[in-house]
Amino acid sequence: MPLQYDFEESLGYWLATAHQAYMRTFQQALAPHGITFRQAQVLGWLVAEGPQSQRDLAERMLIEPPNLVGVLDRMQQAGLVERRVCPHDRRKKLIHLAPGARRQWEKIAQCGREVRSRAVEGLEAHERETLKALLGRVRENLTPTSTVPSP
Amino acid sequence: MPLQYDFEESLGYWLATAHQAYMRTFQQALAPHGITFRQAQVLGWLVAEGPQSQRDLAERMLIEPPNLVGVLDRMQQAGLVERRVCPHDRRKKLIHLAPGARRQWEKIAQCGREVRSRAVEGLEAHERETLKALLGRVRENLTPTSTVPSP
DNA sequence: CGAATTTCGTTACTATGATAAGAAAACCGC
DNA sequence: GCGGTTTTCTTATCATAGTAACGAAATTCG
Repeated sequence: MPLQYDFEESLGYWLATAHQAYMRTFQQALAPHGITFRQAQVLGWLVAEGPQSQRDLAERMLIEPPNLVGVLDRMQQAGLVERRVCPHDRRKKLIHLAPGARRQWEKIAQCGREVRSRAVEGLEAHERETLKALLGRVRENLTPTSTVPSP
Repeated sequence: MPLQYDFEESLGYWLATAHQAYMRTFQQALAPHGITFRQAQVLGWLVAEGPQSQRDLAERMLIEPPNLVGVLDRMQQAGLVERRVCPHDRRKKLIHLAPGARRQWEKIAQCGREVRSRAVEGLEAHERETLKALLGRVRENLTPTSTVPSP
């Protein structure tokens, strides 16, 4: 039977199940606060890096710009962010944190820390580092390293 | 600034980026064959485990049953699977591979093997095993281990 | 300077995702 | 056996995802 595919042997299987467990846990922790994962991620990047364009935000979130439009629409509606036209480049709209956002962010960050510490429970410090390093190498292997040949 | 959250330190960040890279690569490999990841996954489980109910299939795919309805609708339309009422339990509909599916599956499995081997390029065998083991432990930590107390 | 090109946000369309609710069939206890 | 409960698939609604295409603004370049 050459059609067989050994799921359990494939790295993809372990990556997918671990990631799925992590995301489900995080989203369920977020839900009581009436916020979704993507909304939390927007707030996180704005807190970390300050106001920025939708293009930059989408790039950091690893999604395509069109996906951000709806997320920001809902967040703006909820009073979490503001869209302000960039003074230097009127094509861009800089996303700013709205007054209500910082209070929400502290709760979100708390959820994130709880999920993370639960995820690495029982892992030695060196094991955590190994895991992150190996994941980094996998990502490197799969990331098209700017196939632009230097001229 | 107590609001900061160290993304790069969080396991979630590395898990998300590695998984995202893996999935994007796989989906782009699948795209030329006119098939999506979820469709490939359905075929894979049917090949591996034989005809089964939508509930079982959804559980294996780690999604909720309603999500499977649309996926199967499109696959049935494309002649990849069939829905047959279970003879023993008329609530269930067993999903079978349709004639055209096995030919498609070989191409999909080939894509899967290519992406996998590219993902683990440069990793020693023991590193691959370590990675899978650590991912397994993370998943275990986050999986609510059937909170049913044995009576 | 002015036309061609590029960039940015948005819209349109399709495919997943999650939860809630509904209809039909099977199960279960008394 | 019969009524309440559970299971299975489905529908409805909302929130992401991806690609393609479009208008407006900025940049490039002849």
